[in-house]
Amino acid sequence: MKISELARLAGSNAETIRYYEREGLLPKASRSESNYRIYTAAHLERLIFIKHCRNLDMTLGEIRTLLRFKASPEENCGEVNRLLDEHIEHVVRRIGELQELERQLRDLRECCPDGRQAAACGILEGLSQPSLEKTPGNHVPGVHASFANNINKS
Amino acid sequence: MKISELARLAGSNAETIRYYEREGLLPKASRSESNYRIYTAAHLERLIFIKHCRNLDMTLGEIRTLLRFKASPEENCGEVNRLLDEHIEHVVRRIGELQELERQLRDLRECCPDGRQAAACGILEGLSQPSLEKTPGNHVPGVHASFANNINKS
DNA sequence: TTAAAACCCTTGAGTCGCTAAAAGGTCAAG
DNA sequence: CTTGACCTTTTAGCGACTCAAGGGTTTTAA
Repeated sequence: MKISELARLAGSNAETIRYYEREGLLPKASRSESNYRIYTAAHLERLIFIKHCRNLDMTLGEIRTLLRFKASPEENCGEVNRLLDEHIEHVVRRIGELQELERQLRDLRECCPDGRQAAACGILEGLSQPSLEKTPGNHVPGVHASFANNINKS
Repeated sequence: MKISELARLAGSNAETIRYYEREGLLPKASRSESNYRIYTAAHLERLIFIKHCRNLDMTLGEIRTLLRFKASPEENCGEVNRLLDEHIEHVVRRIGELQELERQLRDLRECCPDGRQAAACGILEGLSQPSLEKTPGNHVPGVHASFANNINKS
């Protein structure tokens, strides 16, 4: 099959597939006489695997690791477990951060009943105040640009 | 004051400050004879405002909007409220998504007791399965690359 | 048969919010 | 007078795509 059919079957998109090939996540496809990429069921299977991992918000690096373990079945899967445990930990930490963030945003929103002028806006005032302390933590990202977006668009 | 003092006072960093100037979030600083940027208390205040907003994970675009409203106090702050409401909604949606994600990851982790070979790894098997449905939603991002990082490093 | 539409290719640039490196100029202390 | 800390600009890198330009090919329909 050609690239757009593969994309359709995997619920993905052609540019992303070419990108994965460049990144070494998908093996290079064979080519037709006219230099079109030709894919097999094995490619589809692998692409779906990658998609599942992305739906679980894994990085391409993590997915590469998983693919290596899939390719060498003699190895112990403790590494796979470890990777997943770490990933779960990131997600849990991020949830905590976002809950704290939500609390702060709602506090801020309370400051300003509707219909005031910006000069008297409690929100702008609140954001100028030297409070709003930092929270600790590392690795696990933002609120915009989304996992949800990825899922919808693919 | 010079750029590194401003950075120190705001708990920010010099490169970020230059970046904000390029992006039009901070007004251009005046220059010394030797072409060094010279800042005033007003710059510091504005930078702190921006930092608070970033701590709340707002995009630079959203912050630009808030700064516009700060600059024109005659306008009604309904827009500010709306922006914040939307932002809260993003955060709430993202929390829900991550909770669902955590559930899926834990399910997956259950599949594979430690010490198996990759050939029999329930996780790799699980990721190959055609289940793992999409969830709806848009705008609000990933698990890696983090808000927490931003906060710590700045 | 032919012309338009739909597909394919590569390369390069853009997204976001920084961060860092390279290569140089300025300034204060020892 | 040299060392080192600071400042400047320009440029490229991160992750995971996404899109546009500028071409070639294949399919469809008039």
